[in-house]
Amino acid sequence: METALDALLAPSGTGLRADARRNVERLVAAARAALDEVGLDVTTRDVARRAGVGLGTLYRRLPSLDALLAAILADTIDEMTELAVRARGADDAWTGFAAFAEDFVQLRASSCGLHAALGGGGGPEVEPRVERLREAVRELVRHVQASGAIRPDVDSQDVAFVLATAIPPDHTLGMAARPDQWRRNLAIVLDGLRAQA
Amino acid sequence: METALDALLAPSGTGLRADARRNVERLVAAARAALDEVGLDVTTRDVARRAGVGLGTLYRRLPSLDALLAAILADTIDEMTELAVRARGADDAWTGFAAFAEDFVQLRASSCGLHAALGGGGGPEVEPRVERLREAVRELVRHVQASGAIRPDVDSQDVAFVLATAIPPDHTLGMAARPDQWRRNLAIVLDGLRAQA
Amino acid sequence: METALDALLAPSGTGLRADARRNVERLVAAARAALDEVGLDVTTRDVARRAGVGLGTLYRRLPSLDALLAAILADTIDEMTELAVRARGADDAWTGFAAFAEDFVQLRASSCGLHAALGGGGGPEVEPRVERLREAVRELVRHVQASGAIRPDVDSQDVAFVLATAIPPDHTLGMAARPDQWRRNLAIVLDGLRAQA
Amino acid sequence: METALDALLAPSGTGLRADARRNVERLVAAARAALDEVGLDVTTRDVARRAGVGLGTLYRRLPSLDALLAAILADTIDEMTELAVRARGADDAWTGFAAFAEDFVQLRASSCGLHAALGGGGGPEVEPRVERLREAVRELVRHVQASGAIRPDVDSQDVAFVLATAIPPDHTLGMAARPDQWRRNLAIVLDGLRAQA
DNA sequence: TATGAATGAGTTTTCATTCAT
DNA sequence: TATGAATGAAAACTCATTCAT
Repeated sequence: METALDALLAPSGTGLRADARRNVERLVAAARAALDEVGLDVTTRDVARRAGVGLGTLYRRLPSLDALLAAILADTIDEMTELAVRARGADDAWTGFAAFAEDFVQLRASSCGLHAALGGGGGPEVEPRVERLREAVRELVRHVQASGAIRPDVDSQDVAFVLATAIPPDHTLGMAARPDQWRRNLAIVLDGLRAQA
Repeated sequence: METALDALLAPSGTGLRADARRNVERLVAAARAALDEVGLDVTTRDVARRAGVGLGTLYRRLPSLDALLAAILADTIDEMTELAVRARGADDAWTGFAAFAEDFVQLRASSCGLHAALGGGGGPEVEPRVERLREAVRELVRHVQASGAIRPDVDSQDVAFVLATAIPPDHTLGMAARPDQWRRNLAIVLDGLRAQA
Repeated sequence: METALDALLAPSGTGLRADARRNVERLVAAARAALDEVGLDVTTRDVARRAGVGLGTLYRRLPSLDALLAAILADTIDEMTELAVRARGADDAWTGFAAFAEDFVQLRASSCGLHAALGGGGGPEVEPRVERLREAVRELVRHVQASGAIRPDVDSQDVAFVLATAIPPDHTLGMAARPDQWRRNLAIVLDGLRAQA
Repeated sequence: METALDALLAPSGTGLRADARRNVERLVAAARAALDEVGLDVTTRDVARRAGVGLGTLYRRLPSLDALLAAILADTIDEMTELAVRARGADDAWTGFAAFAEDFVQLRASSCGLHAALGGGGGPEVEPRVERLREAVRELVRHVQASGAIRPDVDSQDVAFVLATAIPPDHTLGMAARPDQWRRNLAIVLDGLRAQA
């Protein structure tokens, strides 16, 4: 499947010289890192500096920084959708669901930018992808619930909202998150979702 | 107890004309709403527009928008601390804890701005208050755990991070949150925190 | 002669109540003081505060603060002109000239605002008055020179420029001006202007 | 000696592109002109317009307009100090002093901005330099007075204040200064300072 | 009438985007 | 082609002036 990034970079991506291709890759990596660390209000200068290229190079390869961020978010959402679809094929329904939840979190689902994108502020690029993800999560939850592993009194929307907030921030109440804080958080949430044995 | 907002507005708040008082109240309400919806990087123009006043009015009453936001956040944090302290006095430890969690969520604990403030971006006004809240939550969790109501394998930091993320956004995956979505979310999380019967 | 201030205040000055008249006088005095201490960029709020009245009162009595400052400057210039004219009637030409120079300085001729006004930035209100002052100074210098008291190699323009800069600032090179610094300054300048005995 | 301007522009001044260097020079020249004509409260927009560059260019090269103005004033003051020190080495004390006075004036000592800076409104950058200048002038005057060339009844403070005001404005009383007006002014003042032969 | 609250144009500064080198 | 210099729209904040109380 063509990714949003492919589509974004296609115009200049066909017969790209080696150094040019390297610059594009650096820019994408720098934008991902900046998105995680700084959030959506990262500056173009910051991304260019992280990539080790000039501002002009950024604009030669990309229509705008916002377009790049949107493409990154879009692809992350597509990846989540793919995970949700695959999770339905797991031998054990609950194990598959729990693995999906872990992957979802590891995709840094609640990174500042993605959180906003999932919440509806993603623009025309991400909107349809969010819808596909919603349907995939809905199907997954139906599937797992049919197996009796998820409490019957929660629905796919509950699961979506619980997962949407399941990733802890780096700091809260002045405490730094442990490296495995997200896993501890998720364990609690999954325990709350699981049907009583 | 004098609140941070009282302290901020005190200089001009004593013998205020009716229209002036109304504008101050509108500004505070507008800033609260903007904090929830937009977060800490809301603009002065946005707050003034929401309040239905001019830019100058905002600055007549307030040293700066940041000062107002900090005062609002500080008071919200103080309120949370107060709730945590009171929760320890409940007859049933778990009931008291669950009530605290509900109140915490209803204070819109995960509003964009408060989220950042609790995460450490609150400035000198809120920092010490965050510490007091952390201690109050720690004490509350110790108390509830001593009663055996919370799973023994979670600690106060886990609780803090779980609560910090317990409030669902207005929208996710293109779905609007139901009016009671926060309560449904919380029920799942609390179930995950509660010790097995 | 009707002064610029009279003209400015005439519309509201006819049948003014005692308290209203007192407020006008206070405003004029406050503006004079502020002009001396702060200069032309004094604020309306400052003048109103010094006068002990509200901002509304200032605007009820005056078209604008700038108009008041211009009127004050205009009257000061007129007063200088009057002094120059009278100086020509002195028994001793040099004594009359020196006395004029002292009065000129004591009118705080180089106060920030007046300096600018004399230099040409005074607007349509002061321009013609500056011309009258120039002619009066020119006549005075011709008169004194005819008596042989002023060096023959200086002309009225030289005198004007020397006097325009003859008033020392409050501070220079980190030193505070003595109370009689202006008199010491002037003595040196006058010595330079006087014909050798 | 490294000047304050060098220090200010050093970070970006080393390997500057031709157009960038030209813009920096234009900005410095524009700021100098604006300081002379308008004074310390010149606007960034005015300086940028005079330099023929955009607002952003000003901020790319400079931390702030105030920093540039302070550096310009600081360097001018340092130059004056240097002149005062050198003047003490002249063969003839009075000739050296008169030459210093001419140079002092040619440095546009009474330009609106420098006037304010010497008067104490220069900020932390210029304050210590003003003190050095004061000491240099004091030493120079002592030296010249020891030679008997300056009237014994004036002291270094008198000289400072006289020189501080010795430069005529471009216009006064509606008359434009002649090109050599400053020299005519200074001649009168020096005559007033010189001891009788 | 007197007050000072409200307004918004203007100022400093930042940053996405374009363009000369 | 890559660079970073230049631009100007946008944001916080001030202050002259108007207007409700």
